[in-house]
Amino acid sequence: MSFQAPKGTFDWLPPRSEVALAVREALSLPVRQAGYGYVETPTFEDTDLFKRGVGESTDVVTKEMYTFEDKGGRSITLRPEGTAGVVRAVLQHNLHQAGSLPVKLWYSGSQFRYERAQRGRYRHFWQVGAEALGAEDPALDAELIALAWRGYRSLGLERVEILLNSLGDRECRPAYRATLVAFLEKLDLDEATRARVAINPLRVLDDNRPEVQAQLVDAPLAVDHLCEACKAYHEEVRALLDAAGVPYTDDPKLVRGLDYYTRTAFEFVHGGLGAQASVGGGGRYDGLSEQIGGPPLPSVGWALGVDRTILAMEAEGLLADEERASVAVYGVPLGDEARRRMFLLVDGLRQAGVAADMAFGGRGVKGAMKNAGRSGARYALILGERDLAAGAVQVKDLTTAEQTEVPLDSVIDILKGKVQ
RNA sequence: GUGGGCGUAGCUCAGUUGGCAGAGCGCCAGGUUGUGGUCCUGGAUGCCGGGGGUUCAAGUCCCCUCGCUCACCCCA
Repeated sequence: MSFQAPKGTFDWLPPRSEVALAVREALSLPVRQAGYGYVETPTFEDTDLFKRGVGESTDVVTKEMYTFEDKGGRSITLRPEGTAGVVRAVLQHNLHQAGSLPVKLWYSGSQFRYERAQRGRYRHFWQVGAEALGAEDPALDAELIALAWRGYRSLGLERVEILLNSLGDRECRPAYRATLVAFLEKLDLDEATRARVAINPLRVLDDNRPEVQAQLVDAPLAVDHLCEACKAYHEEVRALLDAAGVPYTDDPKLVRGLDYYTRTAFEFVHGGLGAQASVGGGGRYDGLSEQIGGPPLPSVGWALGVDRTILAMEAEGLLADEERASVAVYGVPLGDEARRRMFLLVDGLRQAGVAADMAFGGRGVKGAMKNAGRSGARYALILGERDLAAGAVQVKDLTTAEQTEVPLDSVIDILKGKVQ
């Protein structure tokens, strides 16, 4: 094998690739039904957009971006996440001024992070995301959490858990942050973690290492240091989720990895995935627009991992009966003249709305029939010299092995009736 | 970026103290002049991830390298 997919990447192949399509469809259906419009932005953006938007204190920006200079000397970065590009597009095209707020958008696409690959973590991965920009309303936060939840449920997932927290805003976070830093500075931490205390102390709460967690038992928590406005907002989000019957768990140590999050933060986790337990996550990012040069635009959004969601489905045994894309009718031509006629027949069937395929490559009847069986088709059409001479074609029901002769000029209509 | 495990046929894997590269499934052909799925018979699987070393001899031992994988870290 001379080439293989780049390190940390993989290919979606049939039949699993059909699942990927179905998952994108299922995760996006709820938001499409909720008035979110589809947005498609470039796979790469100016590097500075991510530096200023995602934040220079994050590992994503400092260690994991695919950044390069293009032939015009511009610094370009393959997007490591979707939100910054969507906000940029909204600002660039003044969508926030063109109509009623919030601007509701959803997207689906590739994301890139230079990471050491492991189960559920790849250098190229896929997310479905949704963003609601320009409105500060706890119902919007609750709506998005509920929509993601409905999406997961529609796929049959039963073990997705919602973790919920509030990180405070520009009023209360600075004081909380100072309190937290004072606490963390007294702990026994390694050098990298001490550096994190200085630039992004909230992230330290999210550290999974037991020796770190053991020291964090008495750490000051954001939820205990919220200002009145943040507290009321958070309680309203919780009340709305309760009312909607969307179950969640309060997780006071949940912190998002990207700098732009404020107030509501949430994560969708699944126990069957190993270390990369998060299948989706998001939160409110009221300051992001201003960070990238726009007006105040309080917003909330999430991103759901397509490949991780599929791993979660696998863990719940939901992928047992993967089926390949199949057709209803399969043509078995015998000889060149029959092949030409079959080509037209199959084309006609497709135009009539009947999924059809045929044997290619001049295989014998036996091999072609084998292909017909493998295709999953209900009917095989056998066409040879004898049939052509009679102006007929053999229609074989592959489930019963019953075979009937049908006039060539009416076979499309007959099959159309049978498969519908 | 750090640490562990693993790379043998299309797939899942076996391969003993170093001694002729194997099994199951799948694939192909025939049994059946123009009929799949079951059955019977036969056949082909291969740079044993790559490179170097030790040895009369390496899939097996040693070194390097690439890839996969699990965990840390990070995050969807």
